[in-house]
Amino acid sequence: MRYIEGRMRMGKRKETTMSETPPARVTLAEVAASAGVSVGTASKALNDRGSMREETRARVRAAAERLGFQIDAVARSLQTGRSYTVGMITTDSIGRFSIPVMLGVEDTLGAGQMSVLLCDARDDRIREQYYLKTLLSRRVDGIIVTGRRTDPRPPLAQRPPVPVVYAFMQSADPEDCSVVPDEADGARRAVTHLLDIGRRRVALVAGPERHHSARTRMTSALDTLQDAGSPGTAGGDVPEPLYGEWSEAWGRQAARILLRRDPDLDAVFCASDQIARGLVDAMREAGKRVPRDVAVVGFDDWDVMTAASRPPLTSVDMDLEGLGRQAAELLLSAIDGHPRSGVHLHPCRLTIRASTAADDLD
Amino acid sequence: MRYIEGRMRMGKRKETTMSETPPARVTLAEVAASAGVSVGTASKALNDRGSMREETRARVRAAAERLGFQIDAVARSLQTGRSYTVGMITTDSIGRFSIPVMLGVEDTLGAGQMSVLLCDARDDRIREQYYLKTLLSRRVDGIIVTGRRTDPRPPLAQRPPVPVVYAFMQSADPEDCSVVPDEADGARRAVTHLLDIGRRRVALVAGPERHHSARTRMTSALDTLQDAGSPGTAGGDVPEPLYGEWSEAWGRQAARILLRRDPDLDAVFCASDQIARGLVDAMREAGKRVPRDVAVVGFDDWDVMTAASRPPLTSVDMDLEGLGRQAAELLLSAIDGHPRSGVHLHPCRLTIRASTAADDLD
DNA sequence: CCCGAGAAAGCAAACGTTTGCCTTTGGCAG
DNA sequence: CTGCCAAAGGCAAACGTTTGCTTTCTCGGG
Repeated sequence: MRYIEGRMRMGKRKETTMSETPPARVTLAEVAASAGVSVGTASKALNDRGSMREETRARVRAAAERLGFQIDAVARSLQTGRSYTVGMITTDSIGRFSIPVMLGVEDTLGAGQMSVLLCDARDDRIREQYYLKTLLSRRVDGIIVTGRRTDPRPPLAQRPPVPVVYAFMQSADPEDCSVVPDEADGARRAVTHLLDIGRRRVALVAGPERHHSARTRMTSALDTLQDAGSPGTAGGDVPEPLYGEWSEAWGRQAARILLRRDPDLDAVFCASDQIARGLVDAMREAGKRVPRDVAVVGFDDWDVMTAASRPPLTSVDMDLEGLGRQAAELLLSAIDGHPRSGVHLHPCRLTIRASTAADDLD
Repeated sequence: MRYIEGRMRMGKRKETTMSETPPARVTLAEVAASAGVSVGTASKALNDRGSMREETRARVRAAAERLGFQIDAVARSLQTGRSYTVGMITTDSIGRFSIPVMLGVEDTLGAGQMSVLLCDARDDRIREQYYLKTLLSRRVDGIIVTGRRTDPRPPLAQRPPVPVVYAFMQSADPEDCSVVPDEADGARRAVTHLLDIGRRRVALVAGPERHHSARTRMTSALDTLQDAGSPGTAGGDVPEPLYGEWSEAWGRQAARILLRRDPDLDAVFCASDQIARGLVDAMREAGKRVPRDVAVVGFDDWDVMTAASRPPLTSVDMDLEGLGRQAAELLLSAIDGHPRSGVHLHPCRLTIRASTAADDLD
């Protein structure tokens, strides 16, 4: 009945050309019949279970192939209790950072034959609750929570009966499994690189001090400078980081402040590419040559910014796609019964471009 | 058995704190028992079917509430043949344009109680095929195809037995249902706006000529100028559009070309915000004031570009989220048996900012 | 020749709903 | 009091798999 209805709908949809084969769903029973075995045997044959003559297995496989058998995942889920589906909840609206994470997640999950249910909670705990319920109702095998990076977030309200991995963002409960970028590592790489190419008066510019990321990156940068015994900007001391916003405008403003404070500075580490790009623009307009006079490193490795900047920006890449992949792997492993809780730090990479080009040194 | 296993896994996962309630799945049978009715009646009660005393219905509802009953979507799907799930295939890797579309889709679908299965085909027809198969295997009720906008794409290989809507991109088969931005409309709005604020020498800059979008936008802009009887740049004639790339660098280069060609031009319509931003930068560096000397309109309304530009850019907004919503609505309606095939044009909006500020006119 | 051990294949229950049909019940008219 | 009807609710099949158990073969050894 329902099926008929479905086909009528199809028919109505394309009443002009009725040539294509009616997409009849072929079931395991038909395959079995065609191969001359029972349904159970057919199932076992296709799933490589049970024991049977190789010839039989092949016969079933051939029949399945011939009939274009596509297993009904719904029926299988009902029986096995596994849906081969995971839910991905983005707490904020899907943003610039969530996307590569999602891509990575989708990539390894897809390779593992799992599908991803997308839920955009839009920073709304009510929506989040609602989505959590529908995900569980759909019997997902696991859940990945991602979203804008801020301070650790409270864990999912009603602790779900399936594994959960927090990606990019971090659960406040240390027992939960979270994967976050090792921002301290990234900042360290950036500053080390500046020192490596011979810079000694390194200034630091970040976004809002209340942002966890801004503080983490600055702290690590300072530590690295200190460890290296760098004199910093203010004669022998390490420089005071400048906190502001995550905007190009702030980068431009910061450039003016820095040049006033220490006209001889020879490098700046910025906590975002937008800041770095603004800063580079302002430096150029102030007559400073980048990288010859001032080398600049950004953070995020956001192609739009790094490429459009003049010169292109050296930047710290958080490898968000890799992070997403790692999160997915952790989830798969938890689903398989091997949970590995705790906070996992995902290392950063440094992508070197013209704004710190060594061959442009004096 | 499986359940037991599941719980053991849970136990292992948090062997420290075993306080939380074992998340036992409560079935309709338990609800029915608790309400003192049969399973069938319980089902009907919760779904507002059949006929029964209101008191009975209430009793069942209460029981469901009390026990925290969550329907098993898998079992329901198996029975009804509907999964309340749609697949979303992004042909290219999820990009800047797909995202708002996806958000819109997810939004209205989520409101309609449907979930979204995310598939990233990465410009690979093989992957696309694979995903299509798994989606059908999961019995999705419909499919949305989205991705980078280029020329109309060939329809999905094996025409699926469920409705398909192409969003943002367009199927080559006009019988298919596609929703695309009305770029001609957008260009018209942009140029009309420039004329409205009194500009008469309007230049046009676009991306690669081989790009469908570039051509459409330029053609429409030219038409609008012609209709208005504008003299254009070259004394009485309409201006020749400049084709190049979708980059800021090209925008800067175009600015130089334009100024050489007609130093007195008073407006530029750029086919992307990146081009516009580069152009604005170069104009400023060439001593032209924006918008007083030259008014500039971009395309895409990409906040990163429009906001960071000095001054902020007036731009054409394709309302991709709205487009996604429309696509989802068309899909829902097709699923309900009311397909509306053909190409649907989604109108653009113009967001006016300082780069065309009227109060800055002479 | 018989028995027993595997191997091969079949059987049927189970997964948790929905739904068409049947039975029961109660009310009311004749 | 009987009969009839509608309303209320129960029954059981069906959806398409998976899987433990049983049955049927096939051999080889005693």
